[in-house]
Amino acid sequence: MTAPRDVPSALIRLIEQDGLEVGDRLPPELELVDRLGFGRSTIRETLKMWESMGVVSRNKGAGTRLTEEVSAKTIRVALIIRQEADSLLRMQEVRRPLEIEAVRLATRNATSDQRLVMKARCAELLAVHQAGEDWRAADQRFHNSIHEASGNPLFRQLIEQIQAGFNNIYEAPFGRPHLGQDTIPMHRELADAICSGQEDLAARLTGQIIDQVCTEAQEIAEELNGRC
Amino acid sequence: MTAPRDVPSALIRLIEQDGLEVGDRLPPELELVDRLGFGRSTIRETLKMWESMGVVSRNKGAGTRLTEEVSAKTIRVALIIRQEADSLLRMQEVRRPLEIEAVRLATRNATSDQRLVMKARCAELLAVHQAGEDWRAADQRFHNSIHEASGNPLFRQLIEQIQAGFNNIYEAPFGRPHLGQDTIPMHRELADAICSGQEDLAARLTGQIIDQVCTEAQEIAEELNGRC
DNA sequence: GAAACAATTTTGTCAGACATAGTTTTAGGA
DNA sequence: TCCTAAAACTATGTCTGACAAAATTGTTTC
Repeated sequence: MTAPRDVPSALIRLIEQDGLEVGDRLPPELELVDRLGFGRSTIRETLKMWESMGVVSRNKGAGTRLTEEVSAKTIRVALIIRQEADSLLRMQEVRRPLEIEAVRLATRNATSDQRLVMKARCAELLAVHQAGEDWRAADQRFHNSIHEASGNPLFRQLIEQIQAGFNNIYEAPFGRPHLGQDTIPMHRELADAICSGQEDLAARLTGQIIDQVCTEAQEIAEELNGRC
Repeated sequence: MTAPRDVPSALIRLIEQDGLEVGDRLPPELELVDRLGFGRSTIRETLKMWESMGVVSRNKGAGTRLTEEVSAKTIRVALIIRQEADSLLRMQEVRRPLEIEAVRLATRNATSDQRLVMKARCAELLAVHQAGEDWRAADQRFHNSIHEASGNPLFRQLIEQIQAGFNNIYEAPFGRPHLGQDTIPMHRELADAICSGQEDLAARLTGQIIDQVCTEAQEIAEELNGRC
């Protein structure tokens, strides 16, 4: 079995070989040319691709740094999303089944440690919300703990990265970042349901939470359509 | 307001200006160099990036074709997914809720035209399978028609690209590419259920199909674990 | 009309050069 | 000694030119 001769594979081998970790600097392009045996522009095409995927960050004069773990067992998936008034809604449509499935798996598979973490995160979220502060980070941490407990890292990665992509874009356009304001109190019930093993109830609550977000997203979409 | 001077924006403007649609060929790289005023390697970096995102497909000698609609309002997001030991199974875990939700939406929202397309694709799939030929492409076309009918392009994009990522890795290692051999006959029932509006039945059938794939994936995972 | 061959087109890759933005080193002065 | 400013260096960004290789297109021949 011979190693495939293409730039991404060669780069990954070099990274593993040199033991490069997230935050480390990659060798400069000219050194990569020497060590990998490819032309500079060919190597650059891969590096640029990785940059667009958030695997590395590049700065003129400064160099290229690893920002995500890569290995031979890393899959890089790219998708394009049309930015329309209703794309926020569409994204929730996709998020709903993923979140529900993650909650079901978490209810079924969570260890007792993970149940404690979820309860703690939920308590933090409620406290922050009660205090009237920005609860988005706490909300994300709570949901992360659920995805973690599902036992399948793909859920967290998918949901997180889809959401991150949208946040980058919708930060400026809408002045309404706090989608799902009214759903916070429901999170207590959700946490209880998960921890007590009530799978169907937990799934139903998750659906309700996202329904509420959808309703708000729809209002925004209608506002935007009316404005055009 | 001046137009931003970067390759992606310029390319999108050119595509809109020329009225290029999905399936059309882009001008050759050297013509793009003339018309856009960038160097060839710079333009290639963007085209390569778009290729990795599934926006265009490129073939030596043949040219570059549009495979996804692009416009100034298109967002391109990249995901990274770490591949774990039993990732084939994990991937099915993620695919299941997405497929089921897409089927539900399709059952609810499909136009009569889309129902006809789904029936036709299903018939093609059954015919190919009956003939004992490679049915994977036909299978994908059938599922694509379902995702299309869901009215939310994110489903198709997510499922398709996740699967593509896995195919790249699992092509060689296993000599067993035909996952879900026995599920093909069930597809006829699924198509009927969708077209006749039986949402719950369609969802149940989809779940069964993926369960079957999961079972086979688990067998493979155990084989692999046993071997190590 | 069909098959085989030749010419053209188009992407893939490499090499070299210069520009530009950070980073590091050095020199100078309080 | 310590801080600042300039110089030198490093690394990415971009452009040009050249050739290779694959696919398509056109031409010839039977």
